[in-house]
Amino acid sequence: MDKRIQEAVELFQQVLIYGTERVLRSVEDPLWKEYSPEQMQVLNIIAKEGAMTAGRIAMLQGVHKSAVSNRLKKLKDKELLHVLQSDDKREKLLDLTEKGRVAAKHSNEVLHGYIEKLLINQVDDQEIEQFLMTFRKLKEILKTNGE
Amino acid sequence: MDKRIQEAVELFQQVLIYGTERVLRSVEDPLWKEYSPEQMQVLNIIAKEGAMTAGRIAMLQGVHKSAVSNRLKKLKDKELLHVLQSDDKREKLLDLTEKGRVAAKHSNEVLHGYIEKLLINQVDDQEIEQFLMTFRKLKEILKTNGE
DNA sequence: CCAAAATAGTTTACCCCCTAAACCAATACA
DNA sequence: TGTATTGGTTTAGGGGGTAAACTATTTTGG
Repeated sequence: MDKRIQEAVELFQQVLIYGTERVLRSVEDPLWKEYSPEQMQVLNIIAKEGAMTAGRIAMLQGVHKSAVSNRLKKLKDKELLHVLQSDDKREKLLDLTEKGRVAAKHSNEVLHGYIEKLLINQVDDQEIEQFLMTFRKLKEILKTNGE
Repeated sequence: MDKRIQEAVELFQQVLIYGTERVLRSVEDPLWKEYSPEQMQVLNIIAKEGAMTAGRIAMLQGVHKSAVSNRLKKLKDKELLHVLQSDDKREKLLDLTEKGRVAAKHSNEVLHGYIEKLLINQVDDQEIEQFLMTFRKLKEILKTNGE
């Protein structure tokens, strides 16, 4: 038991903490070079949930509001987002432009394709089941922690 | 099958790409604040494999040599590393100072403890086995990819 | 044997990410 | 209505990264 926890901790560290970015950096696609992963995440979040405030985006991304403010400025400059005024004049609702919608869709396809290739070539039918269970669990753990 | 791959891809994306950094950012420890994860990784690598060149570190971290050069400068400033001359006078061997050795050990304990708590509280005995298998596999996938 | 090519590192310019703190504007509320 | 709170922006400062230019030192090959 102890030994397994030990191995789990090491794997967690190697794979999650240091392994992921490597992969991210090796995705090659013009769009993926042009917009950062965090920027794409904003587009994807809005694509799924619809227009929302900067504050909510910050909460969902788990970062300081100033980080998001900065990010949103870039996305607006790139014309991927536009602002809708809400009743409360302090807050601004961010929504995708058509260009933003297209970018989100495309980037998703690229990333999906990339990961899919990674998995499908090297993971057999049995393993995929384990993979799913582990990751569902992980998602929970990370979520309850992050909140 | 298709549907499972689909879910796997999505989980991979959410957990690996966006979930990890959140966790990293929520580790709280003076040392962990003082030195970045990448800096700690350098210390850990050298702690494990012994003195090595900047080029090899860059290779192991999977980044451009200029990124490493910069990082090493910071670590030398903080007196965690020192330089040994090698026969080939172009290259420099980086080795841990005593302070570096202590920092590596401590940071590892902190991170270990953190991850362990994360896992041990929420993962039962059965799940840990799946976790291990999945992660061993993932490590392979990421490695073959990154090389 | 020596000049040209390759290799190891550093620097510089430029980008993105993040936090904290100061600062506006608008809304809440006592 | 005057003060507190809330949503966002800005600024300062510190990480991360790449690419390209530049040194210094080895290798190579004619």
